[in-house]
Amino acid sequence: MTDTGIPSAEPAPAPRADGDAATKAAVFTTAERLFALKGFRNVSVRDITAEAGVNLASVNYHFGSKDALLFEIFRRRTAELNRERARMLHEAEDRHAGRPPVRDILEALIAPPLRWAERDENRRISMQFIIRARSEGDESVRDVLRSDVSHLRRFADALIKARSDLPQEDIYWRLHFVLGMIHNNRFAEFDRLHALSDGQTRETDVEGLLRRMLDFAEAGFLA
Amino acid sequence: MTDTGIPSAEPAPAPRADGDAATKAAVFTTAERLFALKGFRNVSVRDITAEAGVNLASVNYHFGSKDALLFEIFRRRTAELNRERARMLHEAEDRHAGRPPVRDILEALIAPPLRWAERDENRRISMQFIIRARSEGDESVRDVLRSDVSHLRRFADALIKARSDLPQEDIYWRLHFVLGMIHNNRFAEFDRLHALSDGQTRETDVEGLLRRMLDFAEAGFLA
DNA sequence: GTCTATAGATGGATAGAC
DNA sequence: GTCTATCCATCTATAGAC
Repeated sequence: MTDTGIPSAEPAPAPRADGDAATKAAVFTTAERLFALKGFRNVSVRDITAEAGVNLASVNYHFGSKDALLFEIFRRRTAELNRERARMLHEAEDRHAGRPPVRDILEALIAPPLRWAERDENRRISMQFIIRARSEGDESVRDVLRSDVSHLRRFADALIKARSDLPQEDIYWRLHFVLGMIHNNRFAEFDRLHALSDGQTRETDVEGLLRRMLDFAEAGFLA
Repeated sequence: MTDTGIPSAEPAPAPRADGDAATKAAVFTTAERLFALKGFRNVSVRDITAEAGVNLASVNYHFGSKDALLFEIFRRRTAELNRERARMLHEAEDRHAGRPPVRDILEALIAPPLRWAERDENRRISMQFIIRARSEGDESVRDVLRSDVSHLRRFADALIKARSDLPQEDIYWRLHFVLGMIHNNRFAEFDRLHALSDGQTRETDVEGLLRRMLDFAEAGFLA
């Protein structure tokens, strides 16, 4: 599969006017947004193509099927996210002679998904899409999650080195807890929290939220 | 809506052979299980009635619609769960003259859903159902979640009293983190963790998991 | 109350013209 | 590559016989 005009990680979407690439990109981003907002099974191919302003047949032409479309979006976004996390972890290891402290490891895990919510609306949507697809996806998505384990292994290993006094089992569980904290950052949960706190919590303060999450998770890891 | 044979919280399912109540109960429990395992939109009324061994029309006859069925299951299960949590919080307040420490409050929040996973297979399914419905439910489910906020308020207030030195905003965020830890306890996430830890993590050790979660969350709250 | 039969709507996918 | 028209499967819900 060669590169087409689908908006990739860093640069702005290529403004080429090729019919082909433009159509594929429109399907991709529209589907991502609708899946993120409504859920996979609540969005039809007709919804996607109508809102993208492209032909009904283009989903099957460009992606093969609706399932394959979900899979391709998920694979691309998780790859982008994992790349940012791996880069931050690598930098932390460079800064600390291969043994970064717990907080720096956790920051490499937590900061990328949070900052996606801050950078622009597209990235916010991408993050919500990933969270939703994680729990709603079918077998092919679960396959990606399994390979995602190899990506998490680097974080688990770094944490095991940083807390070599603890049983590994404890490290794994605490990593599981942190991932739960991260994946709970859905729009609906923010709304609920907002209602509970009577407006005192503002998730738009991303650096503040990052600091709070790191304070909480670091304390849990040092316990 | 009068009480029918649907298995409620504590007692075993009533073994009555009434056609009516038995049919409604079979639809209820079968739907709960299938929704929990496959997701709401991935299960049809035909799937439910076929597996329950009842007539296709019984879902609409007894519950009105598929949506209403989901709603009724969700409302009942969340009410049961909230009742157990409220009871434990009340007991903790009695033990500590109205000002229980953080750990006791968190235990009232965390222990019920974890122990549901331990007691029997039906309760495990119910807990998975609740977690799934929380993220896949439609507007009516979100309504229940909103009223659920009033149930969480008691926990937020207790935590604010226990940590009156902290800004309330911090308390709310930390409560949000703990809820994320709880809701991440899905079958798929356990599988993933199991793969990552090469079998070192066993979620069947519920009291061990409860202790780990409390250690982690308490440390985060005392930070 | 139970069941069959079917209405009525919507979905994914594709054939075939251009 | 694009688009229209359409096939065919599937679904929820209900009418009506028993």
